[in-house]
Amino acid sequence: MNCDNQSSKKHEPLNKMNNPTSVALCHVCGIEHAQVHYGAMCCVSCKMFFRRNAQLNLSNRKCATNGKCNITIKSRKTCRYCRLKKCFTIGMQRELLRASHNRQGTRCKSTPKENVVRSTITVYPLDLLQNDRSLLKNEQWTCLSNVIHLFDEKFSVPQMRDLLNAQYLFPMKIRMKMAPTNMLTLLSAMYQGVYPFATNITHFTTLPLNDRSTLIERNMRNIGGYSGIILSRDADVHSSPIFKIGFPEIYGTQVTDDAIKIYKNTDQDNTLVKLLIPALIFSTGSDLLLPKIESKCDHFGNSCHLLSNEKQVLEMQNFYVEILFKYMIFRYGFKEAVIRFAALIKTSLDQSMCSLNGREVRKHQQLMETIVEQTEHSMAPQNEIVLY
Amino acid sequence: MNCDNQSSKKHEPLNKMNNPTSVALCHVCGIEHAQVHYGAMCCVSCKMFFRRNAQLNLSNRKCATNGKCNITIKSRKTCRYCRLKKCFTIGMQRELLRASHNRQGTRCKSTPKENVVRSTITVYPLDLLQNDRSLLKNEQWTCLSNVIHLFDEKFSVPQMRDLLNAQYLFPMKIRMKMAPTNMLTLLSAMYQGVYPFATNITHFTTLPLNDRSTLIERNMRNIGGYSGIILSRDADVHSSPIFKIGFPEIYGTQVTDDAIKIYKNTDQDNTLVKLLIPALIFSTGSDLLLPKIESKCDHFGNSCHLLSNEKQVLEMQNFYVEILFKYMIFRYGFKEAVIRFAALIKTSLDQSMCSLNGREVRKHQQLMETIVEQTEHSMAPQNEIVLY
DNA sequence: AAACCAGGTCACGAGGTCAC
DNA sequence: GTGACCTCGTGACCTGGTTT
Ligand SMILES: [Zn+2]
Ligand SMILES: [Zn+2]
Ligand SMILES: [Zn+2]
Ligand SMILES: [Zn+2]
Repeated sequence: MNCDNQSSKKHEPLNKMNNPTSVALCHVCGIEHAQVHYGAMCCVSCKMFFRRNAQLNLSNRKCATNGKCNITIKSRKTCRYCRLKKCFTIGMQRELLRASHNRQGTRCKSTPKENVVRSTITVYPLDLLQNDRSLLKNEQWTCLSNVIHLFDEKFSVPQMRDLLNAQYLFPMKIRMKMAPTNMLTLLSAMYQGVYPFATNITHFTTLPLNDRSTLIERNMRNIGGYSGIILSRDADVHSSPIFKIGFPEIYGTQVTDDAIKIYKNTDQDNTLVKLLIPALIFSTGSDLLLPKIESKCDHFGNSCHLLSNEKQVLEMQNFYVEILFKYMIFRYGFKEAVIRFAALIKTSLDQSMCSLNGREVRKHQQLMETIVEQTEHSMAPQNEIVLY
Repeated sequence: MNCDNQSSKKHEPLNKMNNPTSVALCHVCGIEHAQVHYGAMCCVSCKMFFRRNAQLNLSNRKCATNGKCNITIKSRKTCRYCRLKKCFTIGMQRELLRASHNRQGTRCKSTPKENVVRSTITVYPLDLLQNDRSLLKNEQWTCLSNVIHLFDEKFSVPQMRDLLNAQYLFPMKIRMKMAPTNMLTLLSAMYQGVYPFATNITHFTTLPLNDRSTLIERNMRNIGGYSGIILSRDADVHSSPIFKIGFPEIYGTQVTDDAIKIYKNTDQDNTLVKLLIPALIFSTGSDLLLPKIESKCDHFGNSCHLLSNEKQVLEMQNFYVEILFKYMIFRYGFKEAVIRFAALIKTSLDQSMCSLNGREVRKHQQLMETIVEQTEHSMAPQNEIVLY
């Protein structure tokens, strides 16, 4: 089974990669030929960049966009601050530098985490844990890499920022009034990424149409909500009036408070959250690991779809959970990985509950109906490529 | 094989350059020691100039010659407007400025391009496509630089402007009558650049006399016509009465309409068009890439010349096409490069067809005969340097 | 032996400076 | 405002130690 997630154009065939390593993309800037450097997938230039700048104090330098630069091959030279920040975000670690003897004293706030990583490795004698190579096989690294990039592509932070900034074209009074509408637009944009994301997960495309349809229907709300957490973080949605005013107006204060709480409790390492999304897609509703979402049969008036081969779907889910967990061990050591993993699942359940509560809201229903209709439409074989 | 195209004086030997980098000329002002700055070949002073003025609004400033200043080392200080315009024309890019806060948000059209490039990379296995340095080797940059300058030297825009302006010495009525004659003079000037251009392409000079003769005969019309497109643009020939009146009178409305259409469809980046010219010189008429021009045997009454070593000529053509294409990737990214390249070849074919249609015109025949005779004469060994 | 991933190197091309 | 000359960040390519 192949694990590449092609970010290819719609008209291109889903070709299998011949050489897995050459496809892995840099998690910092997005170019090809990424390898593991300093603990994360990146290209040689980002590796060199990190080596040279890891000791830089991030709080010193300011950036023109206030830390919101989008890092691409073209823009990576313009803002060292944001590039370095992204290096750390994707999991690159100062501690893996050897030569330029990173002064142990300078590490102020990152110290506890690092100690945990190292100390836990020796405590738990799982045979490979003390290895500083990861448990992830090469194909798994590639797959991980592809998932991260697929997420970044289909749930676009720049797009989200544009939507947020659009409000400032209007005077204050109008902005207040527009907030709920704008919030719905934001949500719509988030949910609309779900299907394109899923269709680029190779495993997903191998499922029969009915199963794909069932999974999307069942998990759309949960995936959309969960990926919304990451988008909200990266685009700083929560500090915008659109969210502050719009969200409570749509969903009420209870759901809003819950959502904010979940948002804060969700693991701060976005990579983990992104890696959980594919697993959420293959959530069958009957497994224990991931939350069962009540089926939408009531919503659509037709009977529940049943998966043609539930075991197969569960295997796919396991495939992605394994990658996530191995990565977490690699990144945080066994003990912390277990704790974080449990917390991640907990917040995923909370998120599921919360979106269940929010589901009663009429406007939310309309939104979901529209999205699901669009998706259903595009999932029909002849229209499969319309929603790109 | 050496790739330098000497723009040396006729009496100088065709010496191989010992230091390739020192020969590259600034595409803006023409002085030596050019390097790549902001995406194009230029000297340090033009680099500084661009850095300081790139954010200038071109539409604000007017220039004395209405935007037609010729930029040389002497004149470059006199008109900032035209110098900056030329900077952009030769391919210098604002986006490559770092400090002077080119807003990331303002890049409206370049952002999707990047995305496109990334998504297509998996399909096209050229591994260096997303390299932010160009694929061009140093000698290739030098060669590119030399071709550009050779073109500017042998197909002189100032000369063209002088010819255009000469008409205004006469009263209106006479101008009308003179238009066809003047048009032929213009065309003659364009075609007369072909041979001097070709003889300064080093590869061309290494061919045996017979082959050179065959290639010039065969491709003269196409090269002349194609280079005429650039000259017409830079000297704004099409807005002159000489063209408006003279051209249709010589060639008829059909050919004129076609010519104007081709003129408009040809890639707006003159650099690309200039780089295509050497490839047109080595058009053997049997290759698929570039258009087959019907041999001129009917025209001259003698049998077709055959090339002594067609493979060699094709290799030379490949040499220049490679430079062109690598430059296009460097400049526009892979996907847009492919599209533009296809369009370029298309217009080249159109141009070939159009000049084939124009060939029946008697006056054109006379013109071509004169040019070819002159060229033939100057190609004879003892006269090789007469037509400079 | 091959792979992976540390560090090292140096040409390239950004920005900055200052006499003019 | 111009441009010769400077500093320095960048990244392709290399070396070398370690694991498989
Ligand atoms: Zn990178
Ligand atoms: Zn920044
Ligand atoms: Zn110059
Ligand atoms: Zn001017």
